This record gives sequence, C-alpha cells and structure tokens, in this order.
Amino acid sequence: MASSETPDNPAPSTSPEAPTAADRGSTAAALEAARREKLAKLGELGVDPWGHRFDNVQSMAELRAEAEGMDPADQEGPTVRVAGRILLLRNAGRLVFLTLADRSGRIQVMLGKKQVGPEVWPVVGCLDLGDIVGVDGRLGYSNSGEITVFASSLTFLTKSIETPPDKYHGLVDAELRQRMRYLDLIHGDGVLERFTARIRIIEAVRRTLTDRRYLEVEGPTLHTIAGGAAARPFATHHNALDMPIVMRIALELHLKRLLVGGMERVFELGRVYRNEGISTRHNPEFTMLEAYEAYGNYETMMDLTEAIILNAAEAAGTPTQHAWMGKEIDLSAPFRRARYDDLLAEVTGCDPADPASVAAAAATREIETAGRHPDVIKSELFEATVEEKLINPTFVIDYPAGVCPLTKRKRDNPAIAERFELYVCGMELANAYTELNDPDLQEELFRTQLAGLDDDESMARMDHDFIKALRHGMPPAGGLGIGIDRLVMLLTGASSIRDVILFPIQRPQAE
RNA sequence: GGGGCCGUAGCUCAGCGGUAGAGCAAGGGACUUUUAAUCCUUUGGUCCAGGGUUCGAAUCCCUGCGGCCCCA
Repeated sequence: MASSETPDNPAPSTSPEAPTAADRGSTAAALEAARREKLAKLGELGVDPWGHRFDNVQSMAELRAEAEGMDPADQEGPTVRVAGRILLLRNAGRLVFLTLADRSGRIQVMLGKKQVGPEVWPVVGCLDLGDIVGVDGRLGYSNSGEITVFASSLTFLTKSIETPPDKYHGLVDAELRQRMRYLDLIHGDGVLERFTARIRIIEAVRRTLTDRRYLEVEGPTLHTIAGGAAARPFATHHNALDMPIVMRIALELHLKRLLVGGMERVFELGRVYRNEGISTRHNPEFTMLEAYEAYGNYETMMDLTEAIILNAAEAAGTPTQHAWMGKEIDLSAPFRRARYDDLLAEVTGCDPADPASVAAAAATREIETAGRHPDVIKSELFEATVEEKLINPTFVIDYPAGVCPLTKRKRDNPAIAERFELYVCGMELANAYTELNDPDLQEELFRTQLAGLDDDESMARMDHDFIKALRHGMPPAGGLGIGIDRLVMLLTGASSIRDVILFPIQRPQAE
C-alpha cells in the first residue's frame, strides 16, 4: 500500500502502477485517491500519518465543564490537550475550524495560519473529515461564543482513507449501520450512549448480585447435552474426542451443579446460542443472566428481579416512567403479581382448571389441540392471548406443571409449578423457579417429557450426569434467568434487539 | 414458514415508461471567528443481479441476492 514512507513518489495517482481515479471510473476510487495524495504529502512533510502515543489528553466533556466556569471574554484560558476524530471542518482561508469528537462529546478547534506557524500550517491542508488528530492550545470562546481550543500545535494521529458518511445525516441505512457499527457509533445519534448504557446496565446487574454475596462463575459454553431450556442448539463436532458438541442454550444445569457443590449463591452473565428464528426480539446469540440462591424460592427471586431491574434503570439513567414500544411503562416496584390461571380466565373467559374448556378456547384461535399435552395447549393459548396485554411489569406466577420440568411443584397442588415469568410490553424479560431438587422426580419428569413432547416443545434432555449431581443433594433454591438484551431494550427504549447488540448476526455481504 | 415495503453517485435522497438529478462529500479558486460555514467552479453512475414485456425500462413483470417491518 502507498504510504508516507515513499515521499519521492508522492501521489499514488501519478504512479504508473496505480490507475488514476478517472481510469477506474469510480467516485469511491477518486475519493480515496484524494486522501492518499494527502497521505503522501504528510510523508513529504515528515509527518507520520499513523501517529504515536499521545499522553495527557483531556476529555471534551471535561473541557466543556471547565469552560462553563470561564469568562467568555477571557483571553488567557488554560492550556489544554485534546485528541479526537474530525467530524466537521470549516475552512475560512487562513483559519480552519474543526469539530473534534471523542467518546465524551465534541469540541471546536481553531487552527490559524499565523497561530500554528509555517511548520504546521501545511499539515492543516492535509486534514480530511474522519482523520484523528491531537491538539494543544488555549481553551476559550470564539467570537460567536463557541467553546473553542485555539490551537498552538497540531499532532497528526491517524489518517482515514475512507470517506465518512454524510456529515449531517450520518449513516441511515439500517444494513450499513449494522455492518459498519463503528461508523454508527461515530455518527449515529445516541448510538454510543445506548451501548454505553448497556455496559452500565451489565455493571449494575453484576453489582446487585455481588453485593448480595453471589459468586460469579463461568460455565462451559460447549455442551454434550443441550439442556435447561426448550430450544434447538447449534451443533458442531469435537475432533480430538470425535464426538458431537452443542453450543449451550442455557446456563441452568451447570449452575445447579455448583449449588450442589456448596457455592450457595452463584450467577453467570454469559452468551447462549439458539439455532432459531431471527426477529426484533431474537438474535441467535444473546446474553443471559442466570442466578441461583440456596434456601430461597421463586418469591426470593421476585425480590431479586425487582432489585436488579431498578438498579439497572438507575445506572442507565432511565426514569421510572418512560415510553417503550409506543407504550408508557411504569417501573415502580413492587411489580404487579398475577396468577397464570387468573390471567388466562380474565382474558379468554375459559376455565383454566378444565382442560376441555381450555382446548375449546384454543381451538377458536386456531391453535392445534389434537394429541397435545393439555398444559402445552394452555401455554400456547396464554402466549396467544395474555402476553400482549401485559404492558407494565407483571410477574405471572404459578405455571401449569406440565411445561415446567425443572420446577418444584406447589406443596398443596402438584399440578402447579412455582414458576414466574416477568412480562413488560408483551415481552418475556425474566423466568424463574423454585428449583426442583428431587432427583427421582427430576428423572421421571425428564422421561415423561421426552416421551410426550416434540423436541421443540420439551425443555428436557435426559442428563444423567445432572441427575447424579441432584442425587448428592442440591439445597432448596430459587433460580432466575433474565434476558439481558431485552432488559437493555427496555431501559434504553430500543425497539429492536439489533439496536442493543453491537454486532448482530447478518448474512455475509454479497461480493 | 406467510404477507408487505425497500435497494439510484462515497453518504442522504428525488426521479416511477422517453434515455441520469439534487444536497453533502471530493478536486480547483476566494475568505483570520466559522459552526450542517458561505460564495464561484469542476468532477463523479453496470440506477442490486439475471431474465422478460416494450420502438424504448432506473421506472412494468418474473426469478435471485441483500435489508427492514408485520404475522405464525
């Protein structure tokens, strides 16, 4: 590649090897050629266009705060140092204004021919939008009242060879924004802030748990049995062991092994993989929190869930009441708690205790009923009717046992499992159980599930090693799972999971 | 899986049967207080791909590719 190291061959477009922009007949090539000429010019000027260590940089936000306290007429502002990317460049002859951006914000820089001197001024002529520069100068206000760093020197830090997107609209095309997330982060309104909020949210989730003496662990992501949830796994193969491997679809069964191992309070924040559909709420890999607390139950986990969400909202700066998916959401705790059967009866008018009544209600909504487990029919009816009605955070509690093979049954009613799911805006955000710790019942439930349900419907994969662990004694416990991406959506107001995942899955770009 | 919408210059978009347009960006020129700077000027395209209809297709139809949305 042409670079500054060939000063005696300054402009690549004049090299016999490199076709001129016109030869290539492409605007993109012409734009690149213009930048490469400046790259070569920098070399001639003895400037390294790729830059070096640049210490003691102050953030734009810091400097803005400092300038707020200054008298705008003050000509003797402090000497400061900034570094950032050129987002805007206004050339007024022997005076050039830059809008420089770092991750904290933007600040204006003024470069004057007289002020920077004859050594540096030719370098100013090599600046393009997208270049990264460092500036030393005096902090103050321009004539029009803009906070400005009046440069006394300019340090070139990195040349950009590519043309940046439209300086005003930025990248609009959703495909390009995802394929070139780095540009989306630079130019997209609120994008960097949203992903920063995601980081704060995850920090808050972690802190909420560690403050409660939870231990954070890392379970295996390569499993031999895809257990702990109902989902199709990604399958692969381990060569040395010559055996099939699946990517994990849940964190559950290994965390429970650690409860057996006496860790008492454990959690994992990690990626899980499900080989299923892609939508505004589904990405094949997503981030899940699972937490298990010995001697607790699902009510313990409701309290924990509220604490996690409220702390996360605070960390993200999300007000208690805000709009999401076009609805007004109120995050005030305690969240509503409503029994599964009560909601189903309320919305559909059927009798949840009577399988025939449930089936009849399901049939009117074109849900397949023939030969299916009554609790599965009930579950589909619930999904089709009740979920969308749950706008404000609602703990749906006490699920039909038939769809909860890993959950402890109610002491007085074995048909009901001590499970809750948390819904907001019709979206499932969390799922929790009083954990089943009876190894014999667990094994039996795995078996009946395997016998009675399709793979897709069943959460059960017979896992003898897990049963063996339960046989050694897992303390009674509450367990919780939270979809972190969806939580971030809720707290940042994003309507698509792709807006909260830096690099969501995409088909490869056509050549 | 079913339905709808979209793909035109590096970016943002117009054109929707008569042979390619604008703004920004880029090149040249002017300007020492601009801020989406301004002014003058120049350049820039396999109209996603492949078929079809037509005297004529960016435009209409089909298929494919990529994307977005809705439903299951």
